[in-house]
Amino acid sequence: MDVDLDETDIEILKRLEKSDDKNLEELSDELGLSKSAIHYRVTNLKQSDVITTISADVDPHALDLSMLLFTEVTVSHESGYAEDVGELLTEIDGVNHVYYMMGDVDFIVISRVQNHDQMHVLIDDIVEIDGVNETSSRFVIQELETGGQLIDNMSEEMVDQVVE
Amino acid sequence: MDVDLDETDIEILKRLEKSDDKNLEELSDELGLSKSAIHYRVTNLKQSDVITTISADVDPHALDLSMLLFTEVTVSHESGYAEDVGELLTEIDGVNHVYYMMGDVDFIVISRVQNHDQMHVLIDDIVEIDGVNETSSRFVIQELETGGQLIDNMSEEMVDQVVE
DNA sequence: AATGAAATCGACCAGCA
DNA sequence: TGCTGGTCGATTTCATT
Repeated sequence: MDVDLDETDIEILKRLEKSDDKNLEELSDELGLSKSAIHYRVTNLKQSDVITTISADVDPHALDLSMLLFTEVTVSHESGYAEDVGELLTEIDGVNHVYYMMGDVDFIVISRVQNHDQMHVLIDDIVEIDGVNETSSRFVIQELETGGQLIDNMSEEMVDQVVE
Repeated sequence: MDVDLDETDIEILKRLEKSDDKNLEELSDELGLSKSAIHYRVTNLKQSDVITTISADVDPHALDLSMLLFTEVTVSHESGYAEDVGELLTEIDGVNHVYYMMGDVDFIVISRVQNHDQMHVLIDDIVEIDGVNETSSRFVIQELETGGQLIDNMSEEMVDQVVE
């Protein structure tokens, strides 16, 4: 299951995380391998689920999704209900991410809506879930860019631990 | 600047958000358009920045990034320092997302690290930033899947508002 | 694991509604 | 402007090392 990656794989992944639009030729030039070799490695990375998907990133603003919302959710009886509540949270319109947390707050929900009304509906939908005890929402004023994705934000040491 | 999308664009985006691996042929079959027409629309969506990038999604676990961390950051003098602090937060190793928030907490930082030691380094890096007053970190036990991306999590009404 | 040649698919062009 | 069909170039695949 666990695949071992070498430096070349990391370099490929770093570039594909940024953009898949760039052709194989750029990669083969930059990494000094044939186009087929790059393709061979990319195929392996996909089949071993290191690369889960190649997908389009859509600008939320193009869909009028201008409000980004963090909501903390606490359930009343943490024992049995938590899993069900989590599942129901993922199904609410506008909800993009649900995280089950350690500590006092049980879930953090990240969602995008287009206006105030939709925000109210969203919060109502959360509160109406059986077992939800308390919610607390906060707005994002601005999303800051970190440059790349996973690998671009890793230190040398972190990368070394994977390659080893 | 603002592009108006029709139902066909939405259907294309919904599919490309899921996976770009699927052929043009699949899309043209499913939507009843020629391959060229699909290509024409996808090109437009890219050029108008509705599709920002086509990129690979990498499994964090393949990179040993098993710890996912939410950190709330409060700055001491919110007036002038906030922008600089935000910028510096994005540059810290392991940090993937930085959000500037409304309310009492100034920033929410989402990061991934491989182990306890890296977590300590990360939090130290945050605290050492000039102007940072207080931090509070929480761990994610589990990330729940919401199915798709943006469009898949939108209601009919939300989509209608975009298509208009 | 990597290569080069052969089959397949996507990008682009001119024209058309 | 949005679409079609066809051509060319790029990518994927496969046999071979």
